[in-house]
Amino acid sequence: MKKKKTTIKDIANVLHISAAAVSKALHDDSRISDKTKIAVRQVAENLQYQPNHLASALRSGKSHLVGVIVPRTNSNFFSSVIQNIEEVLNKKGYNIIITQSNESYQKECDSIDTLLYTQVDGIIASMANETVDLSAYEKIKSKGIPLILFDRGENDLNVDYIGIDDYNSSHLIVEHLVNNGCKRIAHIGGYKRTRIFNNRIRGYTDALKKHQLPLDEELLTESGLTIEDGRVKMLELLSLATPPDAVYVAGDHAALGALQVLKEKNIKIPEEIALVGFGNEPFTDMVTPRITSVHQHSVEIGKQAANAFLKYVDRDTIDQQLNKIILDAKLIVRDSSNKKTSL
Amino acid sequence: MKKKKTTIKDIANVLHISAAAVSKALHDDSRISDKTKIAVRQVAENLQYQPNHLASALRSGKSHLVGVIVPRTNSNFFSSVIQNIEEVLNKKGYNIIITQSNESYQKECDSIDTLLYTQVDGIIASMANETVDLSAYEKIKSKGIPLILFDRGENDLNVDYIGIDDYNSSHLIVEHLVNNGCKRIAHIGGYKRTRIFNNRIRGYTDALKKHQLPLDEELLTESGLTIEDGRVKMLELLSLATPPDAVYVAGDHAALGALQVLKEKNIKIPEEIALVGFGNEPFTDMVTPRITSVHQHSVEIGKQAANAFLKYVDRDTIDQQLNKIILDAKLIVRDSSNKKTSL
DNA sequence: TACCTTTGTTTAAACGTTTAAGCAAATATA
DNA sequence: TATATTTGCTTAAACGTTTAAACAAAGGTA
Repeated sequence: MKKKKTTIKDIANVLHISAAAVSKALHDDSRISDKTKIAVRQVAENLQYQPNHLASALRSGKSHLVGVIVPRTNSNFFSSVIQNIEEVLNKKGYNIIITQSNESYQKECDSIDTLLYTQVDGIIASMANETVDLSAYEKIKSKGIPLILFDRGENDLNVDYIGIDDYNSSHLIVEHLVNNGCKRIAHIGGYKRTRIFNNRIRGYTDALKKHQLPLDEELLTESGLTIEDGRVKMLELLSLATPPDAVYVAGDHAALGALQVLKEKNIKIPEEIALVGFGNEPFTDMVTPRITSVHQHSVEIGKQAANAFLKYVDRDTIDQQLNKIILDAKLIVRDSSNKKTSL
Repeated sequence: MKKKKTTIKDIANVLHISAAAVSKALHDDSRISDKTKIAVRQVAENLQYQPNHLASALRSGKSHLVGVIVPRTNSNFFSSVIQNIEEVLNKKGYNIIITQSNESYQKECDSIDTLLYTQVDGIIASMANETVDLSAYEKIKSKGIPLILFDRGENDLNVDYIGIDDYNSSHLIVEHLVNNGCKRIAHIGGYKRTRIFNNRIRGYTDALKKHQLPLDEELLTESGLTIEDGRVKMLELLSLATPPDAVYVAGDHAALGALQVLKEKNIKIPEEIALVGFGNEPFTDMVTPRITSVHQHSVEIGKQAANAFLKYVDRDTIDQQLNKIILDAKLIVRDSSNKKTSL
């Protein structure tokens, strides 16, 4: 019942030439006559020939497949990065395999195994939040497969990295809040063990010092930055003896949770408490009040990550010239923190 | 420089046995002694052996890869479907390759070619909005590769399909609006050529008849259902001689656009105009007022789609017993349409 | 004429597996 | 004891390509 697929040999038989000639004709080899090439292409068309990737990849040692690992795809940031990686790589004849870790270390390891097993030519990844053991990533490196990290990276791995300047973003945010008259700025941060969140925390504390604001331990919290985390941490901040007059949340989802709590408590935003998120997810512009956030240049990150990979395949000599690209983030000021225009 | 990878032969050489024995040992073949199996596994571990998918897939004719085509991944619906497809298939030893069509027919065709080229064992797809030419999908069928459609399907293709009951969902919505006292219900619909949107439109008109409401042509519009489309269509409806007192939008993003316009015009929701969306995207629960919407059972759809595929691989005889699974959708009533509880 | 090049092709091996078939040794059966 | 069965392996072919090497024929050069 199952249709058997047309191979290069079937084409060869029709034309009474060798399979090798067909292969070369299809690859436009200069040593094949135009007559033969035209005939081959014609027959290939007629027989609905579909090249077998498995065979060619096995023989040539190049799969032309690139694995992409993201914590999840249902965020605008990751989905946009992926789209741009794909765009750049498709042009160069590469296809991508997307896998989601769902922020799980175990799933991430499985994904890596699958990708290695599938013989991808390279891996572009953003690490799960809970990932601390880097051995799975070391494995990629040890196999000599190009590895590029973006957003959630790790210095210790010593691989290419594309991301935004998290440290400086915190400075931008604090500065913006100070300019809006805030004096007691809290930070609902991510876990310090994740490099980007650590950088945001460092940026936050250093910026406070710079502006000679009190560095109050109870104003700095760590969490997984889910909506629920945002709610819980906001409630905690509100119950302090002296609550903050501004909250900088290291992720938009948690910022949304915080916003919900503030609205439920009828606290005026930004007058009583100003709010800033991170990531510029579309919903920050949809809710009331619209949330100030940081745009992470997903388009640029995607393109740069793809290009970083392409650099590896272009050169045969792997002279490990590391690329660390840090882009400047952009603060998108909206109602939730802008006291000046809301007057 | 490039590390060369360990193969089955390397393991064989170490143990002075044949490659075939190693292959069988790794597959736990009953004809291999436990002693050998243990030894093989040990050496495989030591040499960091990684099976080569290309070789085994080529030889066995089964890639254990399933292609998934979606219009986009940055919607909660598709991302959730994907996650559940993956979950079910992983358990059975399959991995998935995700591709996005970005609602483009051309990109969809490219994706299909890539997937066929990659020798996937099956394809699970949701069609792009603009797709009308089905030849690319016919190609999949003609190669004898299992094809399962979900959400955005096509009856003419005669393949398995999993989706919700769009026609009936419209009835639920209209009924709900009628119960809330609405008498002039508009529909901002998708393009009629897409089956699901056509069904929603049919459901809308039939439900109006059923409740003896006027079927006004100017209250029914078609569009691509982007946020901007929602804005434009809402503005049009407001400029009518007698504007509607309820608007049923066939997609949440367009519903959001409509909501923005209503808020800008200071129109009371739901008192003056009630609003209902479709898809139950997370943001419907985040905005003010929260938008009533239809939950599409993404979890169930993902699982069922994966199982539909698995049915094909389990049986060798392809006795084309078609699965058409239509799930009941669920109306999630929120502030934007609920006049009773908002009193 | 003899030799070199170019053109267009074929041959054969290789990529890393799987698997049908074969076979020797050990064990069971009669 | 002779024969059958089971156990545990080996051999070799195959999957569909690519590619290095070989080579015949045609054309060019000295």
